Amino acid sequence: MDSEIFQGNALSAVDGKSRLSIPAFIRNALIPAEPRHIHLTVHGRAPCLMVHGDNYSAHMLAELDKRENGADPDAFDDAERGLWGMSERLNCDAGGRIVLSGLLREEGRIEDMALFVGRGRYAELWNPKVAVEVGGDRLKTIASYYLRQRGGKA
Amino acid sequence: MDSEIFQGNALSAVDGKSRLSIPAFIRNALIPAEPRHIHLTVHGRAPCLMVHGDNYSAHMLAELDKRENGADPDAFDDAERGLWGMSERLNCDAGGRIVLSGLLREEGRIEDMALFVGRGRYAELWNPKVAVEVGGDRLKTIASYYLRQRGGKA
DNA sequence: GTATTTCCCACAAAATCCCATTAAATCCCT
DNA sequence: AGGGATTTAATGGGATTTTGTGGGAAATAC
Repeated sequence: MDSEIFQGNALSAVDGKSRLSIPAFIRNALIPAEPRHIHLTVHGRAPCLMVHGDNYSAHMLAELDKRENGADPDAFDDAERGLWGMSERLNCDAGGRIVLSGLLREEGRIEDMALFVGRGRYAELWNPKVAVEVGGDRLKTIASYYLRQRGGKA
Repeated sequence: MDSEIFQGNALSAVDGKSRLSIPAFIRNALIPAEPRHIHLTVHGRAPCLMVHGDNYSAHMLAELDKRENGADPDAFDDAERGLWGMSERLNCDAGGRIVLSGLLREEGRIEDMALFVGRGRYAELWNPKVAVEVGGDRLKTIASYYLRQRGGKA
């Protein structure tokens, strides 16, 4: 199955109600259902969020289950709390938007703009300012491009 | 069948009558019946309670039954007392609330706030202050977020 | 009769839905 | 291949509904 492959990039605004448009390259990659389901998860290594569909979500859970009776039960518990307790499954409204919760917004350091970056089976969601600070060459290139575009307009 | 999956988090107040609002992400996950039934159980490993529906309750009992003729009869007896004697099946009132018993409240170390953390087939109920003390990274992040929110307002 | 528990109603804040408007792609027809 | 027309996508704002929480009245226990 080839479903849910995320390739591309886009910048969306986060409005006063914490609403965020899901760009077309993400929405069209999701398995077609009404409404579409978007998963938001914390990205352990980098200061950004992960965005994906039901498909990759199932994959993450399967990976976690393999650790269930592992050496460190406390680490397993916390990982499970991250996956079930901190992540969200949201449905896009008619206009293709979701609302960010305060916790995830803080965790992903998202302010008034959000940058989507495809990573294949999932995508990343960055604050573009943070991305230029901590990112590598490629990420910096993407983020600074949008900051120039958008910064110039406003 | 994906019934009774708990994903998300929320903080509720415990009022002077020991009443506690069941957050929407829990209530909507329960099998639809009027009134809704909430199970509260002690969580062996961590200083918190377990929250779930009829579904997972049946699962726990089945797990216990497998141990019935095991190596340690005394341990089995006490586990069964925990499951049948210490846990409660409560119905939500019209406003979506339950009342906490004194025993479980003490056992879960719940004071005037209660933090719900999804764990898939069940959810955890923490005193947020205890959660920041003993929790891992993820749990600490969730609990401290709400303590900042609520602490700042009051 | 007093104290506790349960039920019911009410209010305020927050989340959700819906519609309108703008901007940007895409199509289509010479 | 150009240029207008049509569709899709992105975002803003208002109205409606849900949710969380407080308090009082009725019922139950002591």
